[in-house]
Amino acid sequence: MSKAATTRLTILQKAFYLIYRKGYQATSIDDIIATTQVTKGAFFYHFKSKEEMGLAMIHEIMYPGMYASMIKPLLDADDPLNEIYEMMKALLLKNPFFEVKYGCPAINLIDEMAPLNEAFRKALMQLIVQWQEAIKNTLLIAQKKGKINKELMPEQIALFVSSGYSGIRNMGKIFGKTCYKTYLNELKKYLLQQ
Amino acid sequence: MSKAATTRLTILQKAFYLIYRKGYQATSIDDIIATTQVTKGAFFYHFKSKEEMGLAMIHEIMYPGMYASMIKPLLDADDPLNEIYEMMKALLLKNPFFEVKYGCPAINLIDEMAPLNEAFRKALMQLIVQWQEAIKNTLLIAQKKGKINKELMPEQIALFVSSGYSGIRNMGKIFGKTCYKTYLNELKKYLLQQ
DNA sequence: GACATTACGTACTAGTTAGTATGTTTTGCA
DNA sequence: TGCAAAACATACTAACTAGTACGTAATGTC
Repeated sequence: MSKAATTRLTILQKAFYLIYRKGYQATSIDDIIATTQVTKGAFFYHFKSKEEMGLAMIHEIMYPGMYASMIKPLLDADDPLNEIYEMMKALLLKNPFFEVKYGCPAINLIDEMAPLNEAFRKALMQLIVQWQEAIKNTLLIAQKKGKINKELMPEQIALFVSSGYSGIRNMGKIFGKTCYKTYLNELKKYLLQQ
Repeated sequence: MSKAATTRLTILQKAFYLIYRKGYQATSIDDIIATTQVTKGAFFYHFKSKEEMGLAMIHEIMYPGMYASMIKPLLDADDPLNEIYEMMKALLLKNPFFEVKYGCPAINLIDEMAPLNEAFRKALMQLIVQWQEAIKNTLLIAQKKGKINKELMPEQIALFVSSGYSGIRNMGKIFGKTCYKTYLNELKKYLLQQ
């Protein structure tokens, strides 16, 4: 990777780290460059504005991260309903990047920026749509295998499951990790009822 | 109400209106006073800091609002499971204050401030705990009436339902009102399965 | 109706913000 | 090796931020 590409990536990774903890608006460009070797000149050479950097961060950092931890575990599922549960369990309890008190970077950014910035809203919507599609496809497989009733609506369940994830990330911020476990218990019950 | 008390309430109501739409940190004190007749001197006479005002807003504006729309509908429930569903439906589709793109004020504030400020976190936790207690009690009634299995765990279900609400408020910000209806369909299915 | 307390109003400050102007250095390539 | 373009570095600006200093007006009480 060229030196310039490294600089760009460093900015995006540091921005992601800080925005996850402090929020997008509360993270200043000075914050981002203060803890890296990058200067303001470099920042504005690579991104013409803070917004452009934010959108690049969604596409170049968050999309790949989401694919690895939220979609890949669902592909080629032997036991579809269980794969959904295990994906959620790994996401909530095993992922070393996430910290309970800071929630989920994608959910946080939706909450803060979707109402304020249409470009952010669209980029983040695509992120969630891809996840929901993956869950839906897994459920379609479950239907084919006869693991769930053919009359159930995979898309509706995918929304229920993904929004459930969003919600428990929010609850985790006030209650801590224990509520993750309670949630997972009820999620398992819900999934096995299908 | 005395003139001073009116001033104080005006500040809190305007702050609530703006913070709901822009977030707590992004709403400046200048924003709040610019659209009222209140001056900065009055603001800092009634509140010694922005934080103190924020906490007063939680207690004096958000608590009563939460009680009216999230707890009162659950009291004296004839048909407990249905009351929970109807409360959620009214909250999502009927409440004239809420705007889909801005989500729920309480959930927004948890998302933004719980990780950053312990006093906010505690105040908001109390808010949610009270709601969960109300849901739990309704479920206990449902158990007594034989409407749900006695082996089910009301507290666990209350967490699942309340975090589901939090999550769908987040999804509404990217998908709009249609996802509320899809969510409600699945919630009804979930509740009736109990 | 004097007078103390409450309730403001105005002007300021020190720090922070995104972004810019204007330079210098590094890099790829003929 | 020369040289243009890419990739930075530094110093600035105008607007905004929470909070303060210090003044004035309203209000209740005797």
